[in-house]
Amino acid sequence: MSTNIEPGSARGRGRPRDGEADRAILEAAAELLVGGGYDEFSLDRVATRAGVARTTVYRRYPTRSHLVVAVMAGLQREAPLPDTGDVRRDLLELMRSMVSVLDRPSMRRLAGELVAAAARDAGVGEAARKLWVGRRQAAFALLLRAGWRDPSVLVDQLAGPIYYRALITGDPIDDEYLRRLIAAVLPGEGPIDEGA
Amino acid sequence: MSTNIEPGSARGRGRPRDGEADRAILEAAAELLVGGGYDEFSLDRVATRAGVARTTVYRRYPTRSHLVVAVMAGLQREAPLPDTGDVRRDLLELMRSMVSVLDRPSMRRLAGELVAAAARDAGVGEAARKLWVGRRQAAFALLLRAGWRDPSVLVDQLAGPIYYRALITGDPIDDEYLRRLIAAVLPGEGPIDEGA
DNA sequence: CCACTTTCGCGACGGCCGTAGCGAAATTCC
DNA sequence: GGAATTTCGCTACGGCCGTCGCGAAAGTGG
Repeated sequence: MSTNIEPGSARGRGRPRDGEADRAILEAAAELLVGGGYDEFSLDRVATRAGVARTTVYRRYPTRSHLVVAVMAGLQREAPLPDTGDVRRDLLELMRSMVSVLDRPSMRRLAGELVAAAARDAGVGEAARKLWVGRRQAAFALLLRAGWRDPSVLVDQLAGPIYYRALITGDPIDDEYLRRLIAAVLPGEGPIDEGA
Repeated sequence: MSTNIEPGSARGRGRPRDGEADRAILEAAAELLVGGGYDEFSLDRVATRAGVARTTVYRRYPTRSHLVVAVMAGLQREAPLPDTGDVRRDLLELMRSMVSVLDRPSMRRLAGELVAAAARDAGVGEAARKLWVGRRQAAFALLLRAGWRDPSVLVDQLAGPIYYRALITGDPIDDEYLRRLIAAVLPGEGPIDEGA
């Protein structure tokens, strides 16, 4: 019993993990989390929907939170990165995609759940950071590579207010707000060029 | 049954609420939350420690989360506001006090719990915002009243990165970082005057 | 004094989480 | 082929949350 998340890793001696179960669990969890909302998501329901015993889920994810992290990572994997060469424009696009996720109440609830889980359990925090935050951070940093000093602080100044509004103050986040954030952080002049 | 939090409100016709119970519950909850950490905090323990039946707690706080909010609000109430007249210096002090709270793992866990609860239940979110975030927001805005344009965005740019680092990326927050945030947001020149 | 209303403590319930133990199945090593 | 190992499904457990119903206590209004 290793509670390993990687699907095809460590083919040991005993009976192999049912790969189909891996897939079915993640799919069922994603459906329940994204579609149904928070209260629909119980390990019992996930297991039933996946056609699997509850213990089979626990063998893969030691905690409900770990499963949530895995689902988020799966959803995240599908998002492409904007890269038109125009830093401001790409940043705006990246922030828009963040907001579009956090705008959905079900996803906002999910993110909140994840924050709590990360604060509660260091392992979950590590996993969440690597899978969920890491990509965004890297994306931001990549966009800012072109000579802006102190990219890490810049990233915080762009992403921080978004999470702050979405998860803490609850204030709405519109496009104008995003532009203002970018303008405040990148002291270039003129509006953002949206392309033709 | 009104599940009212205000202690002395609405003295109706029936048996009055036991004010001592109000106090004992909050005290027990605060002790368990701040001292013991997250796993020590169960309504059962709170009730037992307060010398009260569990239903008596539920009559005051419809949810565990509401109780957490009330405790946070109580802790918050004790923090004074810096006001030396020097905007940058006062802001730094205010942000320091935020960080000093979020630095304690038990409080960080508590804040995460609160974020999740707020995202889950609109009522909790409202209460948390009014009691926990509201004061900070007001404090920031007050400090920024002196002619800085768009205080609300400025507040987000100061508080957002702090919560972002503390609750999401987990990066450490030192004094240098806070100064950099302030410097980025308030484009004044020179270091912050700490006084003699 | 008596009805009425509200709180209190108590006990019980259903639902969920995470753990543990069991026999059976699947696969590898010898 | 046989032993060892691992997974699978199942059942059960303790702990917690939030709800409900009960009789008793403590007030208010007539």
